Amino acid sequence: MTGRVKDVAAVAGVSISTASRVLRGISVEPELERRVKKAAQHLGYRPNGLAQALRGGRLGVIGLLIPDVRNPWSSDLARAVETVCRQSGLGVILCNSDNRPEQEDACLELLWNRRVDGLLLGSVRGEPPAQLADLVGRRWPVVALDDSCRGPGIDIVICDNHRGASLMAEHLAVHHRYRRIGLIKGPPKLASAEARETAFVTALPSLGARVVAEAAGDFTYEAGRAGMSEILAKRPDVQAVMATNDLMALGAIQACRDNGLKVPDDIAIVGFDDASISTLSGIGLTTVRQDLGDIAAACVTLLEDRIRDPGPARRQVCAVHLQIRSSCGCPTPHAQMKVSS
Amino acid sequence: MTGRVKDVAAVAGVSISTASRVLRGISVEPELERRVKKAAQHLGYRPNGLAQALRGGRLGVIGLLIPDVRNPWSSDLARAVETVCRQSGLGVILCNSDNRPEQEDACLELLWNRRVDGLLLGSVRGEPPAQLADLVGRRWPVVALDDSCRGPGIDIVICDNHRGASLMAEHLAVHHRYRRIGLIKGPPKLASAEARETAFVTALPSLGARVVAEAAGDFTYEAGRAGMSEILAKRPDVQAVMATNDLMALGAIQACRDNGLKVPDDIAIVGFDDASISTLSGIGLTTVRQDLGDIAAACVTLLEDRIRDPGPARRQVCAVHLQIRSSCGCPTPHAQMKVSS
DNA sequence: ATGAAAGCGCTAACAA
DNA sequence: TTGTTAGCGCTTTCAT
Repeated sequence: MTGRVKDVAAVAGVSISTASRVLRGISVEPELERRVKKAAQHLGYRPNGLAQALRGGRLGVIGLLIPDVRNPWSSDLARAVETVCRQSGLGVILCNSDNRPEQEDACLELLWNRRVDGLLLGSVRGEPPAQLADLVGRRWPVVALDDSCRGPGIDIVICDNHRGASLMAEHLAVHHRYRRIGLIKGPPKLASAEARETAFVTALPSLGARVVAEAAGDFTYEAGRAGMSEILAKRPDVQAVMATNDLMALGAIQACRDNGLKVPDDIAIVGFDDASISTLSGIGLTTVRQDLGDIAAACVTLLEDRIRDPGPARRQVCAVHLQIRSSCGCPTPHAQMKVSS
Repeated sequence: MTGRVKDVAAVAGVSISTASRVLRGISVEPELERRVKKAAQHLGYRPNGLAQALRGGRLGVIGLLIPDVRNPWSSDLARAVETVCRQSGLGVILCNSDNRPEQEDACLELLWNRRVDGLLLGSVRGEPPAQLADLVGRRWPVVALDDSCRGPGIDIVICDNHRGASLMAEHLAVHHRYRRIGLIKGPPKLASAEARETAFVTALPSLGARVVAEAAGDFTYEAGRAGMSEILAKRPDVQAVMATNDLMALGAIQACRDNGLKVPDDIAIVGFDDASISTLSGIGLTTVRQDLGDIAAACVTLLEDRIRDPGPARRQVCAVHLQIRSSCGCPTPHAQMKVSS
C-alpha cells in the first residue's frame, strides 16, 4: 500500500532490522542512520500501526461509549477526551449507545474486534452490558464515568457529585435564603444523579430550607421542561429549583418562560455540569462546574496505567466548584457569557 | 490475548484453515462445522480485526475530521455518521481540528498510521491540509462535505445550499413580504457558506426585497450575536435576518433580546441547518433543513464505493427543505418543538 | 553493530 | 473437501 520498512531498507542499502532500528530510534552507526532516515523521508514512510499492534504493541486507539454525542455534556466529554488522547497519540472511536443494551453490546463487539487498547465508559446506567464482564475478564482495560458500573477490573472517575450538590444547596439556602426548593431528578439507576439528589435533599434541612417538590427526569431538555411544569403546578410558591444537569435546567427555564415567570426575578433555576452549551439559553446559568479537561485527563491516565499493567480497580474523584452566574439571582457581572463555538 | 483460530481448530480437532473457513461461513462438512462452531462458542472466540486487516482486508474503521464536536451541527453530523457506520459494521475515529492546519495534519497522521479505511472530511476551509494530497495520491478514500476541499480523488457530498437559501429568500420576501433584509455570513473560504450567501443575496431583488445590511461571521454563537448587534446598529429598520447557520441564528435571537426586540414580533430571524440543538433557544427557529441522516448515508456509501475501487471523483447533492416554525413570523402550531436529548 | 529468521493472527493459494 | 504453507508489515531474539 505504501512504503514499508523493507522498502526503506532496500533504498538505504541496509538490512530490514537495521532500518527498523533507526526508525525506532535505536542506536546505529551514524552513516547508516543517515541513509535510512533519508530513504524513509524520500519514500514518505509511515509505520503501519496495524502491524505494530499485531506484533505485540498497542494500536493506540481507545473506545468511548456514550449515550448520544448530541447531548451537550456528552459532546463536551468527547471533545475533552479526544484532546487529551491526541496529545498522547491516541485515537478515539466514538460509540453512541442510546442507553440501549443491544447497542452497547454491538459497540463493545466492534471495539473488541478491532482490539482497541481500552474503553472509556461514559454511559452505562444500572447493569453493565453483558459482554463487558467477559471482556474485563480478558484483561481489557476499562474506565467508567459513573459508580453504577462498578466491577473488579474497572477504574472509576467521577466528579465530586456530593460536594457539588451540597455547595449548591448552601448557596441557595444560605446565600439567597430560599426556603422552598424544587428538584428535578436524573435518570434512575445512574449513581451520579442519585448522589446529587441525595446530597442536595440531605443538605437543605440543616440550612433552614427543604425540597418541597420533586420531579422525575432523564437528563433531557424535554424532561426538564416537563418536570418544571409539574413542580410549578404542585407548588406555585417554589422559590428555587435545581436540575441535576444543565440540559434539564435549560428546559426548566423554558418552562418558566412558558408559565410567564421570569428567571431569576420570579424564580431561581440552577443546574449541574457547566456544559458549554448552556449559554444558548440567553441567561447565565448558575451551575456546578465539573472540569471535563481534568476528568478526561484522569480517565486517560488511568486507562494507560491499566493498559500497562492490570492492577486493582481504583476510583478517582475530581474537584467541582460553584459556577455562579445570574440564574440563581446573583447579580451578573457584565457580559460573562462564555463563547460556545 | 484471547482465543485464536488456532485454538478453535485445536479444540474442534480440525485444521486451522477448516476452522477459518467455518468462521468465515464457507461450506464445510456439517459435522466439522458443528464442532468448530461449538468450539468457537465455547472459547468465546472473536476474530482479530487487526490481523484480518493486515492480511489484506479492511480494518472497518473510518476517520471523521470536524472542527469541534461541541458545535451543534458537528455533533449532529457525528451522530448521524456513527449511526450509519455502525449499521455497516464500521467504527468511527473522531478527530477535532479546530480548523487548525497543524491539528488537521496530526489527525491525518494518526488516522493514516492506523490504516483507517477512509476519511470523512467535515471540516476543511480553504486549502486542504498538506498531508491530504499525498494520502489521496496513495489512493486513500476521502469524502469531503464542502466544495472547498475539491480534488481528483475526493468525492463530495453537500446539501443543496443554493436551493435552501433561495427557498428561504422566497419565504421571507414573498410569503412575509419583508423588504429590508439582513444577512449574517459564514466563514470566508467555506464554499457552503458562500453558496448560501450568494444564492440568498441574488434571489431577493427579483422578489422585491434586498439585503440592506451584512455582517461577517464564523458559524459561532458569539458571531451571530455580534453580527446581529452590528446589523441593528447599521439598519434599525431591518425586518428579517438570515444567519447562514443555526448557531449564529441563536446568537442573533439573543442579540435581539438584548436590544429589547421580540422575535418574531419585532424582527424575524431565520437560520440554516436545522440543528437539533435549536430548540434550546426557547423559540421555534425557522430554518433550512438538511437531513444529516441522508448526508451521512451518502458519505458512507461513497466512501465504501471508493474503498472498493478508486474511480473518478463524484459529487452528490442532498435535498433540503424549509423547516418553518415561528421565528420567521409564521403562526406556530402548538408545541412543535423537537425533543433534544 | 548488523543481518537472518521467527512469529503476531489471519486468509488464500496450493497440495493432497 | 481438507490440510499445509506462505505471507500481510513489523519487532525481536538469535547468530554473526
